[in-house]
Amino acid sequence: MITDPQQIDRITDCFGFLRRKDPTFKRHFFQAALVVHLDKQQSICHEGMSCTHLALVISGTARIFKLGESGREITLYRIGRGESCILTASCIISNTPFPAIAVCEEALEAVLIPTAEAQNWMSRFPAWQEYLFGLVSERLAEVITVVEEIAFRRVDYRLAAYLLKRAESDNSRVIKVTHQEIASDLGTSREVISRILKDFESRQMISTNRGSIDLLDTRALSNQL
Amino acid sequence: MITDPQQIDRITDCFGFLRRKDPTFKRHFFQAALVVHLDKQQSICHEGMSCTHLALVISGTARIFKLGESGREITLYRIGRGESCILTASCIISNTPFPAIAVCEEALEAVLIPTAEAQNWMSRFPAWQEYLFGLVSERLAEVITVVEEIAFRRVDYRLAAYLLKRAESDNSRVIKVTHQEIASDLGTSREVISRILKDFESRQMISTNRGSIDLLDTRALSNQL
DNA sequence: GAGCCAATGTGACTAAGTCACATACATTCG
DNA sequence: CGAATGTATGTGACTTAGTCACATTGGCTC
Repeated sequence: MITDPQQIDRITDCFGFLRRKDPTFKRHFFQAALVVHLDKQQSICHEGMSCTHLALVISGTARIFKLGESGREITLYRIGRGESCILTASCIISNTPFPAIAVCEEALEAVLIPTAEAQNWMSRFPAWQEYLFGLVSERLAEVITVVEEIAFRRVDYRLAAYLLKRAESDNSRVIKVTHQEIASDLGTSREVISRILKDFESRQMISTNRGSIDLLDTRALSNQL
Repeated sequence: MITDPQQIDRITDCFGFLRRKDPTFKRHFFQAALVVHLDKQQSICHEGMSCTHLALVISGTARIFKLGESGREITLYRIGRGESCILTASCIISNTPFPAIAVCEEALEAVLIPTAEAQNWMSRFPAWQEYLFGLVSERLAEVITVVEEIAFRRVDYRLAAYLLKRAESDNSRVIKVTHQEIASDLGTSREVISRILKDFESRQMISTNRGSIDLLDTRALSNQL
């Protein structure tokens, strides 16, 4: 239960579905809610877990990925402010085990809702139902995009796109990331990334340092696509 | 609008959400519904299409897949009796374009619901909302499985699994399928499938004929996994 | 500076995908 | 019947991707 008015305002800001006219839902929500903090690297859900709570992110980010038996990983999507670990929701509804791993990437602050409540509200509050449905739909589209990428695109293309996107979201020409992290996002192995980066470097498109990459020629990288 | 009582019974049999106590929904449903028939190979949705109707399958099957620019394909999932082209639903809700292609595989009979109604019912009829949510959730899980397979599993493993699964669902040791069809399902190219099948054949696990494969040694195929 | 650990580099090898064809089988049609 | 056509399959040569086993390097601690 959350009672602090300041806290309530902050959370309401985060989640549009709380800003509807219906005050009943808002009351129920804060009655059932609980705020938690998670540190970087902490596991949120592991493979095959049955979920007892639904987590709604207030701040920070989490990464949802698949882990192959060889130890390779591939990122399915990330969630941030205002979003939710919707796979949990999906598992709650369809009663299937959690098919991936969720780990905290940047320290998380989140609202926890017990699954029983989350389910119950689905049929009672349209705003809640729309929120969850929208999230699952978006994730489905994102994961389909991942399928498309790994099935049809070459790794060098995907890597160039990754670097550009990352530079844009960090709003910096220099990206702080290790080769292993990139490999885990793209679902390939570190060596492959290292080699392609080396090739990009030899073509003056980037320069690399331990743990960071400087995009020297974004134009050339774009042409790579 | 559907009025034929026999037709109504048949459709009700198909879709559990119509068998709830609430008669209001059932009335609305058959008022808005329309039955259509689609032949094999007919396109249902194409990439980027915005959907005007939601299709619920009474009989037959459809295949939802991604098409790469090289012409390669990969199957995301299939839908059959009682299911729905849920990507459509997903697009309706989140208002994004359809990110794949849906084609009729076995002659389809389906109920069409205009998107406006489908959306409207979401907040009014819990049974409908649960039905759609459940479908999207299942698809999300299926597509995540596809990601896992193409990212981490070797093609020969996936092919062996494919053959076994197919034999089981067809309930026959002999599978009627071309190498190209398999390649399109698994998201690889025909040559790769041909070569692996040839290898399986040389190891006495299968025997092949134009357009069909006989699983001689399912035990050995399973061990392949 | 020694020791340690994470990050990166590299060669050799296997698996997968591409391209350009060659065959083979089935059906239709003259 | 045999030729023509179209689909299905086979194959070699080549490129790209992934694996494995290490070597090297940079930064940190003690």
